[in-house]
Amino acid sequence: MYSLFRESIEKHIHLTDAEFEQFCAPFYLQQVKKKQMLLRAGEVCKFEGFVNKGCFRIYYLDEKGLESVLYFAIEGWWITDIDSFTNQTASILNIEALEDSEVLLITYPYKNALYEELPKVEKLYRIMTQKTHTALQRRMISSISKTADERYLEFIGKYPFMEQRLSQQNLAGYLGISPEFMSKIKKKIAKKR
Amino acid sequence: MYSLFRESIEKHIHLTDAEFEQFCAPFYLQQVKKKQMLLRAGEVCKFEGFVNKGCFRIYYLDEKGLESVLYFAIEGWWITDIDSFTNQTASILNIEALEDSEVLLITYPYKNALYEELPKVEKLYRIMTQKTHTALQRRMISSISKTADERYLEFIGKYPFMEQRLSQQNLAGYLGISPEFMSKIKKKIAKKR
DNA sequence: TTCATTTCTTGAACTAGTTCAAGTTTTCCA
DNA sequence: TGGAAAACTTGAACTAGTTCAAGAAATGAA
Repeated sequence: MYSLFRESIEKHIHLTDAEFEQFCAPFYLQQVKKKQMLLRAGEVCKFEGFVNKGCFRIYYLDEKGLESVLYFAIEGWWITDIDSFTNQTASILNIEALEDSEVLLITYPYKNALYEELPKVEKLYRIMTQKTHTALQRRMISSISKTADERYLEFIGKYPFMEQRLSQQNLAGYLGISPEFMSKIKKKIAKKR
Repeated sequence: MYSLFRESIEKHIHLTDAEFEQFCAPFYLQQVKKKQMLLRAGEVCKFEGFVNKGCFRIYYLDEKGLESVLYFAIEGWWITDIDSFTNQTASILNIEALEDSEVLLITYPYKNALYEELPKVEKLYRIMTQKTHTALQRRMISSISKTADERYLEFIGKYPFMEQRLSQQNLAGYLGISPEFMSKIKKKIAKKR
């Protein structure tokens, strides 16, 4: 059950069996049904979670009802509102399961205890945050410099198995375009082949 | 000379005088003339730098010659291409001084040595990266959900003293719009007051 | 299996933002 | 301090993307 979890952590730092066990101890498993919300804007984000199975969307809901997707998280990804979790302040994001899912969760006090007990964890999160930051930097550049068509092709090129797991509206919310235009882009691109 | 530097670090972690001295030791001061490039795409980013004086732009240059600004860095900000620096791989970003500036630089081997010598530094960078990541997440959401007018107002609201230090083209490059449209937005907004 | 609900598609009219070109203003530096 | 270069402005014609509305297809719960 912890195999994906361990594998995923070993990509960044090495832990002995004993250390891994110590690392795992404060995490608890939670089953989440499709459409269930793990976090709603306004709440304090009480957890940081590792997706062991399933798929989530982390999104922002504005005054006009528009849902902008910050990212999708499938197996091997982490879900949280970093800002809300690390500062224990009200979240501006929503987290929803898009499939029946399974997550390993840790709460704020336990996470802090982990930093103390196992200093390597500090390094682990430093590296993981740097990586996600780099990826977001690239997406930011695409967002301000590319057309919707280009961003769509970039997305399916980078995450080839994601599209079939997502509704078109969700993908539109990620690319920052209307669902109707998403539909037109797909048609146009399919025609070119 | 190190007062802004120290102040800026103390916001995240506390260091004794001896620790701060140890932290500073591997940094060296460099004067940079306006328009000088500190990093060009294709090079490996050899430094991580703290801006002590002046202003920089970190930008991406695409095939069509379009310059998209990832961020501006004034006094108190850090400049580097995280991806290129941490993995010592070719950079895709450019860093240019927009004013005569002064930076404190550290090289890759010295930075790694610092992580070893002074474990608190791991925490410092973990926190700093989390903060910049949170800020970038918000900008990403604005980028995909707001109009150019709204993003412009958001920028001047958040960084009220920046606009006067930047050319309109640079700001357009940050907002992801053409310089001509930037000009039209400013005119429209000025009229409303 | 059904029918209600949601998701996707399509077209027409619209708005936000781009491109080009020409003129004006500002900056820089010899 | 004058003149070249760069930055900014403006308008006109264009393109990318939105909105609305209506119909078609897919999905889901009883």
